[in-house]
Amino acid sequence: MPTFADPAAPDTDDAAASARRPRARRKEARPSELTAAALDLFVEKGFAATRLDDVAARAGVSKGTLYLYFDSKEALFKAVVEEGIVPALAAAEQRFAEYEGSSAELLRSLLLGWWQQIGNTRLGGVPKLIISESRNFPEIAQFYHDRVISRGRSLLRAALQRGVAAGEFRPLDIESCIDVIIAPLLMLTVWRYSLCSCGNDIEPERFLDTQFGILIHGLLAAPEGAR
Amino acid sequence: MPTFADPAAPDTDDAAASARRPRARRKEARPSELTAAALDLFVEKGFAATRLDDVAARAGVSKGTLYLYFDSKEALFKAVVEEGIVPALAAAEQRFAEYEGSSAELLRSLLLGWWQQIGNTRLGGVPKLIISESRNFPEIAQFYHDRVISRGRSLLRAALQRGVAAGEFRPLDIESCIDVIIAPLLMLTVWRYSLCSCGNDIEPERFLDTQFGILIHGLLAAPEGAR
DNA sequence: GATAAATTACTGACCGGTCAGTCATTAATT
DNA sequence: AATTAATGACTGACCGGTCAGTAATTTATC
Repeated sequence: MPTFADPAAPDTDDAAASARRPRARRKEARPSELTAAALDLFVEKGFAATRLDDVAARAGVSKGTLYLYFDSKEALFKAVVEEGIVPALAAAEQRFAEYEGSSAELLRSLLLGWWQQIGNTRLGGVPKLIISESRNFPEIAQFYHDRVISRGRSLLRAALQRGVAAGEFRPLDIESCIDVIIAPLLMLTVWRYSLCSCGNDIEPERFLDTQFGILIHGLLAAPEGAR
Repeated sequence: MPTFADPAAPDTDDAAASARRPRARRKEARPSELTAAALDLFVEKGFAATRLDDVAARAGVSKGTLYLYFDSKEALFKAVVEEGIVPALAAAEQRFAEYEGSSAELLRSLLLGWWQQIGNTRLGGVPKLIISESRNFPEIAQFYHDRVISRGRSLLRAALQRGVAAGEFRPLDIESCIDVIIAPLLMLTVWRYSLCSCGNDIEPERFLDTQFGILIHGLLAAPEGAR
């Protein structure tokens, strides 16, 4: 069962197989093959500039077939998000609910999890995509806001409140704190999927290190010497 | 030559004037009217999604006229940047060359100047536009990189080096420091021109305050006691 | 100062190419 | 044979760019 979070499972058996057996009928596998292909192209070209002919071709299928499984281009995109990002978010909520360590560790775990399951995978291009196209496709923006952004912010909010309640973090303006936390992460993916490819390179690990350092240093309640 | 008999002269609204006098000939004024209209639409819709018919209409002119003054859509965009952003950059370079105060003040002045002349004007949408479309229009990305980004980074680099050389700032990894400085500014404009319009509001002043605070606190050499 | 001729800013219909979405046909499976 | 997954030619809307034509303005002539 191929998922696009796993780069080790290339399309050797789906698209290529279809190339060998032109009209093979594989009802079960098609949707995920199509969303995987769509993710690649959406991230590379953006939503508007991605042609459904190309998505279908990459999935080893014709455009008509694509329309058997998805009602429209927008529906296809929604499926990509639903399949790729929402599960990661659900997993993070699960981790949060069961967590028992310090809030700083929890926060670190959440952000690191985001980096490993979204930021540093093919899904990392999605935030930039949303930012780029939200004006022209308000319905998509709304969908993403409801399904991802608001849930993600709630998670961060809960983590921060947990830390403040325990006296571990100093009293914070939670909302603007959320912004400050996610801004550099977003920026990183935005950078990666835009100017990076034309001379303005950036080193993710170092950038994140710097930002993490500033963040933790700025949040903690008691500035102890051990830092 | 415009005379006092010209009824369009006292009118501030170019497009409206043209609407009253359909085919009036105003060779001098057209280019700037067109770039102004183009900036509005490019920022609102993006480069690809902006129709030249609309740009022309907003400037009170037909599409054919647009092509009398600009060779292509790309040329129009380049003119927008050349006319709107490059002069502000040149002014900043000028201010830098003549500056004599502290480097912290200089830095503050540069960033504030950016906010007032670019970030907080209609031009503020341009960075997001570039980020959004650089992949699909590499020539535009290259142009913007050469004309704006590299010059802007050079300016920041010089300001930081000035501070380090004077012992005012601690020794810094200049390049990554540049990234850390501009990331939140970029993020602010990106935010403003994308998700903001759909429920995720942000307060620029407060956001910038927070970031400025963190930044200055992190740069200074050793204001008091140990570190 | 009036009129005609020349110039050129401006127009908008048109062209070629693109692409989301449709549907009659074809072929794999049961 | 019946069912249905898959196809790809087709449609209609859209848009960057073109160009033959139109009209505002200037220059030449009387």
